Amino acid sequence: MHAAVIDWYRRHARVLPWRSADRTAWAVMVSEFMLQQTPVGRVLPVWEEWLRRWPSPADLAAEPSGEAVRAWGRLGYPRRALRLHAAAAAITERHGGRVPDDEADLLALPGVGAYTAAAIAAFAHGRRAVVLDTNIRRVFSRTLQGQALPRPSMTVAESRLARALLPADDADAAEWNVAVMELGALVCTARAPRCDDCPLAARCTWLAAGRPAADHRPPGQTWAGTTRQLRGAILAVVREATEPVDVAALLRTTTGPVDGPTAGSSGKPPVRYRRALAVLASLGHDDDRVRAALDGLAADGLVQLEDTDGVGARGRAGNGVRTVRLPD
DNA sequence: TATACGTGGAG
DNA sequence: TCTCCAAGTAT
Repeated sequence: MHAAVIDWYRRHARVLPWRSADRTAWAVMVSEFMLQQTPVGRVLPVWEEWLRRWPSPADLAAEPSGEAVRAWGRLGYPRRALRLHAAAAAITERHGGRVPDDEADLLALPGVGAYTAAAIAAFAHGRRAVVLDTNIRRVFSRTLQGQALPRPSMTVAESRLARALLPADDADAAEWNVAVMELGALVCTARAPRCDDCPLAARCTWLAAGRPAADHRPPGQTWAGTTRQLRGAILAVVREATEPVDVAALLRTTTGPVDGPTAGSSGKPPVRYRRALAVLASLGHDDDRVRAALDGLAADGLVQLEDTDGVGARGRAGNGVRTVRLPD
């Protein structure tokens, strides 16, 4: 199994900048944060710009967290930007500016969970670590258990299995991890697996069984009308704005014509805000809901609310809060 | 353990 | 169109 997968990987692996020989541990760490729940294609340009601007953890830590949120752009889950910024600060303070190679140290960093800690140890430092992401879980689920998809939550058995399959040598283990992950990403995909091109086809339990359908259905995330959509729309406006956004004007967009908070001297909102403003207009008819979303964003540290005196508001949005902007 | 948390491309 | 889903983490 090892030989088949690693041989396939050496011939078919994508050329990705965070896999280049001259990459830094920081570059790998940034990629791991960005790749959480986000496709490679969308990460690429943001990652390039991020590393150009902040080549080391200390460079990022020296900036306001709001700059991280802005540079995160439209990657999604912007709290990751905040956590990466906080992790960079922790690395600068506690680890002399070097990305730790110890899994326990990595796990202690904001935004670093079991997967990311193992991935950084393995891919940035060549350490032997049990890397278990959705791709690897799916490959094991099919080839070894005959199941189309792994269970929604990780099981102890899975973790034990992955550890048992891990090559003893550090370098071999690191390559095995990335190879299985790549196989899951390119061939053993969730929707339409390309079993004809799979190096494990001859020994795949699931394929032998005739590719039975999954016995359970993933939760399925709703989107339209959710707080998440509202948060996204608000943040899209704030992220692009060069000035603090007036909250009253933001609320007006929920009932009136789309103008105000982002309107320039022309009186017309920039085209890139149109979509977000349309969302606000369609969803936000309840001002309390918009305020609640603002409070949530502020509680997460993604935005900063200010009152008339320009002092950061600790209370609820709406109690004298006038503007919203990215945090310092 | 179940939920919340963004975004946009693919089928 | 519309549903599914992508290198998860925190609570």
